[in-house]
Amino acid sequence: MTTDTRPSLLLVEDDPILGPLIAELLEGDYRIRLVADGKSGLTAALGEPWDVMVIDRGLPGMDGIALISSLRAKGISTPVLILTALGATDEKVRGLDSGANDYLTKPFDAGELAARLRALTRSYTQPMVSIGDWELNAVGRSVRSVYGPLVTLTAKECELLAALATEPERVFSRDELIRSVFPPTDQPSVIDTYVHHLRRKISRNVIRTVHGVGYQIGDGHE
Amino acid sequence: MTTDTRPSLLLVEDDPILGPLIAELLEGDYRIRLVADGKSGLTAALGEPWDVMVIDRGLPGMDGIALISSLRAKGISTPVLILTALGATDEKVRGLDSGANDYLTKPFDAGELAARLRALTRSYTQPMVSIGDWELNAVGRSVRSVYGPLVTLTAKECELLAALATEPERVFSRDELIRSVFPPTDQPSVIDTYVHHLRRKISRNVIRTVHGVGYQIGDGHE
DNA sequence: TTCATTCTTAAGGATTTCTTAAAGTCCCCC
DNA sequence: GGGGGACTTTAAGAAATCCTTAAGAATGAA
Repeated sequence: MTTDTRPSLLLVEDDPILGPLIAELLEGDYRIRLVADGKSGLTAALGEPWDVMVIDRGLPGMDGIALISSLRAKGISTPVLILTALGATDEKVRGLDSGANDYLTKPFDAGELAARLRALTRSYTQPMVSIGDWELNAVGRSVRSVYGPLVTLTAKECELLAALATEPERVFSRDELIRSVFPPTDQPSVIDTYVHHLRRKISRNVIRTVHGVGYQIGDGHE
Repeated sequence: MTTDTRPSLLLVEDDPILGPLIAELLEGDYRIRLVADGKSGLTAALGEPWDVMVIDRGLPGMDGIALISSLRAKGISTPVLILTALGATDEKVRGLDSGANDYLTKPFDAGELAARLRALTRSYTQPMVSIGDWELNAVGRSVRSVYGPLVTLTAKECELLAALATEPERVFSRDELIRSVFPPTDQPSVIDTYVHHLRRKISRNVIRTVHGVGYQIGDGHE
């Protein structure tokens, strides 16, 4: 069994021609889900974690900008590219200020869309990530506290810790973590086990439990 | 004494007219350092941390793209916007794939540049609700006072506090609070218990009792 | 292949949180 | 100042969630 490592992309586009066309263009590089109206977009965006979203500006049911604002208000920070026919500057400003990360006007070039999406999904996995008093070496799969001994991690332990460390303070649900670390078949409780493993190897206070929600990497002020 | 909280911006632009012009445009929102060639840009970029960089494509000494590639190779993940006269698609693709996060072609609109920079520097920390000297993280279920330690809340405590914080100063009746926080079966007196829990965890003055009416979040002048 | 490590699953025990209740304290009005 | 209602505090059982352990399966190395 080979896991599909393509990033997931949520495409919200109501144009019955353009939607499938974009989906086809990007199919090789992304796992795409196409929905055609704002409400479905919101449901899909909230329902599962996505690596990136492409959202049309003018949508039936719920405007693209309202959709993005709504997502951001809920703390969803997935990169979003707005696609639109409106090229006026103040439209762009409004789109970007609603929480979008990039803004592309139709007609657009397929190559540029692809490149902008790559820029949005690119992850700068740094060799060293600092987590409070700890330093994670993602390549060497090891952590060490300041002046402490080197602690080696297994692949999953390391991925889980790295995932949490990408956004300190942010609370990740088990489902989110599963999605980025484990195959989708697994049950959310795997996360608990690995959190336990990490806490046993590292200090107990690095990973904080948010009861009923998930886990987060604290800021050490506890 | 007020600390300068503006983000820092490194501007690498060799045009003697455009460089200072952009610097002036953005001066209100960023602490700007302007350098005029690629080598100086690299030195400045490596020398200290920046919140965002604006880099001209065609630079004397070292090409803008080479500069970005070099930064990325060194693990520097600062958001970068490329500014250039080259608008061809494959130029954009090359620019973005070199590690830039956004690409803007000259002539550009000042408003759009500003909006794109806001999009790059925006931080997606989970939404915080400020309550006098306190900050509530509704997702993480935690509050902290300025410079104080993190205080963790339970789900109900957090919901109750968040409900009160939606409209500071306004006095909420117990029935109102029950309706928005607890199942309708509960008795109004649950609120009292949770107010007590909150007051024990947080400062005693945050939630004010209005005798015979309900509770409100005070204005901190007590 | 064989062994050691890692991954995955499952389940009981431990902990946290919720809810209710009742006694104690305070405040307002008479 | 006293009476009565409103608020505060404490406590404890019930429910939900999480932690820990362990053992079998899968994986990778020798």
